[in-house]
Amino acid sequence: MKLLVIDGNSIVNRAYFGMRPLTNQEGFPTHAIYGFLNILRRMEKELDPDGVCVTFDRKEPTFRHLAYAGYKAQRKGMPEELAVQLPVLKEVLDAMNIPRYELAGWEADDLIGTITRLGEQAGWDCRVATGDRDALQLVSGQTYVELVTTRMGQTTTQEMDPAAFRATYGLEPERMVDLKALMGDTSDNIPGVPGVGEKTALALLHENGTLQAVYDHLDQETLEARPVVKRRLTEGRESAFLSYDLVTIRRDAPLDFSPEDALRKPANAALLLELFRKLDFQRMIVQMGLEAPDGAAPAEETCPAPQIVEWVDSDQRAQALLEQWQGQTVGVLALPDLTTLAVSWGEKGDQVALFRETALPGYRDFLNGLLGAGIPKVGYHMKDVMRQALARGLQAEGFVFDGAIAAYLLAPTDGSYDPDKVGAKYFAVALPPVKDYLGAKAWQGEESAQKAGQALAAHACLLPALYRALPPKLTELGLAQVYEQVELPLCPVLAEMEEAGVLVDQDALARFGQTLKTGIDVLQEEIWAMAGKKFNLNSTQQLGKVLFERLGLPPVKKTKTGYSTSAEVLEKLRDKHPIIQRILDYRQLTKLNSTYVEGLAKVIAPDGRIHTSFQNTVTATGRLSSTEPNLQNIPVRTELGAQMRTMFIARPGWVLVDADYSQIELRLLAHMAGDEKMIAAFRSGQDIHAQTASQVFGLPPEEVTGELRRRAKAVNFGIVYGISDFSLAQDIGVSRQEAADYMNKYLNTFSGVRDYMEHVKEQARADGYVATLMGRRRWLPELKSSNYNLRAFGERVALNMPIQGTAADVMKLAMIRVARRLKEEGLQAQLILQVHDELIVECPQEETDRVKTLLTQEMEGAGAFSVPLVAEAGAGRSWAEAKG
DNA sequence: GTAATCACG
DNA sequence: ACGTACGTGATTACT
Repeated sequence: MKLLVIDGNSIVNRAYFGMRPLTNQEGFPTHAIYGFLNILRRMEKELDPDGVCVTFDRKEPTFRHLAYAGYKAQRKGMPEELAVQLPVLKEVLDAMNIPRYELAGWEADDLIGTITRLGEQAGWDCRVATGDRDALQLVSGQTYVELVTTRMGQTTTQEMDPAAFRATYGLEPERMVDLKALMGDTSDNIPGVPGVGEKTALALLHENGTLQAVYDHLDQETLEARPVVKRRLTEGRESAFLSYDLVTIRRDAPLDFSPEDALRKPANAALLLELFRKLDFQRMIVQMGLEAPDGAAPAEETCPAPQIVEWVDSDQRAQALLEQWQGQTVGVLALPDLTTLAVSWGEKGDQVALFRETALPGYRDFLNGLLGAGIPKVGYHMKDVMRQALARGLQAEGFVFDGAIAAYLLAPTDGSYDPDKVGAKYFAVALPPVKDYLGAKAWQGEESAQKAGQALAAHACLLPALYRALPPKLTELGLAQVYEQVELPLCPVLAEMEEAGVLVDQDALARFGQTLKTGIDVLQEEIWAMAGKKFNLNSTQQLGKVLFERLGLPPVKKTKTGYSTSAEVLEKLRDKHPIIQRILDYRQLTKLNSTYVEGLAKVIAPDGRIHTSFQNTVTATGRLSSTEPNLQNIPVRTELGAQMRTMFIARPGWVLVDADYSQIELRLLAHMAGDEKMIAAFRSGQDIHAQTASQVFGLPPEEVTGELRRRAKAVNFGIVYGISDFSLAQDIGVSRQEAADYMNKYLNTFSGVRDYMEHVKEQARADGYVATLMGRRRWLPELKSSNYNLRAFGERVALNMPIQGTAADVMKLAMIRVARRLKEEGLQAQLILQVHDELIVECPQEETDRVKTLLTQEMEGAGAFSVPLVAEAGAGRSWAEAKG
């Protein structure tokens, strides 16, 4: 067991004098507290003690000091600015549940001496943190002293164990007292023997052993006892022995202490948070995990529980409520299909009205009124409500706030923004789980329905509370811009896209499926024949056994559960056995059939179109994602796969217009890094990968081969992802050395990129987050991890998120611009899909040229950077044609 | 529910 | 000495 004893006065002094002054917003000085806590936290981290305690002096001079008349007069009073911080520091320590000891008439030193004696007796190891060398006399086999020095805000510690002490002084630790008694200590007003300094004192002690022995041998003729020294010793005899007493740390203070008292206990988080808030220790709040960096914490304000809950089943009552709500702000929480919804209102937002389509005859009229501009609404996933409204031929206006989007922007990696989670995070209230009202089962039976209604009502009450609590946090974190100018106006655009959907050529899809199935059957038979037995080809485990045990192929890579049979592995075995190619083909065909042909067929709506959902609260970078089905991963890279895109078509007489950004992420890297060479390369308008190859390999452009261009392209991509030479080597199939060489050449060529990468990582470590040009944030606690892999991951993310995220912001802005202009110009054209850097519009044939121009203009004009944004548009009957 | 695989930008 | 590129979603097998 290990006990850390902190010399409170000594450490707080070091902190005060060694650090730049700091105050809170009210001007109260705080840097002694701040510095103390930093040193404390550092000690805890380095020493990992089982117990921690702090000792302080009492203001009253001790009796021993009174014995020395010079003491009081010479002692510099503690500066006022430091003195006022002490009581607050003590409050902080109390909140941290770290015991502190002070005793009238006893110095901190003596308490430390007593505590370490008791600690040693209990069999504990002790570590004394102090800036005062006097404490070195306590050093023993069980007790070491951590000497703290602070300079320019930098704290260093030196561990003094018996060996270190001997190495420094050539004496046993307990002789420290004798040394100080001779040489004195001006900072502590220990007089010592006037005229005797460290050198003389050490020499005397080396010769004689102890102070007493020095005086005992005063008459003898010895080397150090030169006449001058002898005279000074004689004259300073009284002072020397007084100093001896002053310096000796007493270890018998009447202190009720046992090391168990100091065992680490969790802090009183609420109290500590309050204190740190007052002190403006925002960083420390985050570091100590008192509050998530996104501002989550038990707030003063709480989320009300529903007080009055009514089911509205008469049209008169519904209309009366609508009138009452005009101009008020209400919370609207709806089930995904909008057949049930809750409205919370009132002063506290704790009144709730519940509506069901099946129970209210005039439900549609009610919806129409509720979704009008006259009733300001706080929503939750309002994009979904807007889509449902569109589906019913209603307008959806008057949404002033979306709690889900706000919660997402504040903490985009939280994963779930179910109201109960968000409530717990920002208000520390326990709300019922979403499953109480989500899904048909939740409403079956009287009891379930009762519970569901209550849960929905409770969640509705959260919305007005979020509207009060989250906007200030958005503003504080610089997220207001991306919230107001990007996410909010994007909601209606997404709603319209989802509702529009994309037409599918069902016959062609079915025919393609048949072709695939035929191929799959043939391949399966061939594979079984070659394997010599039938097995489930879709089982990676069974396949692994067949390939690596039955057929004896060399395993390339292992997974947690066995052999890897990934395409990457199979590629390497391609020449080893004819079965391999067939397995690869089989995989491709079954993927196309299961995921795309069958998967898409399943989700074609009665209107013959596929209506994806665009998720706007999912990704950590700000991109959208697409689900049920995912239309952002429709094959394109292989010829066979690309056939899938011929199945996505325009209605008769219409066309699809497709426009995609050219190299948007790399362009943004050039801009953000401010790299002149890369900027120039993009401004020239030439093939960027070929230009990169030319620059990096030092060749004239005409000598850049396809292979060199391919490698340069891989480096370009890798840089955006926060590459390592290892992975680059793997990707482009060269040695690690060679890959490292490429990266070096690349970063030397584009030195602005190298500087930028370093700067971003450093900034991220300092801030705990990275951000896009528009201010969208991603928190990176990984950067502080002690786990190398996690930390390295954090660094790659730090490099990638600002780029990927800014591209996402730009694209979202482009979508808003495109949708607005299509409306303004009275075109029938309609945005239907987004695939990260690509937009797809369906429009009447005669609008084709206008739409192509409009798309290109609005996409290219969505942001202004030091390199141009370039978008290229095409049109055709199918997605495949439009992109080609 | 997790792991493996593979589709996309 | 470590372990290896960012961001997603769907399908299948298997526990």
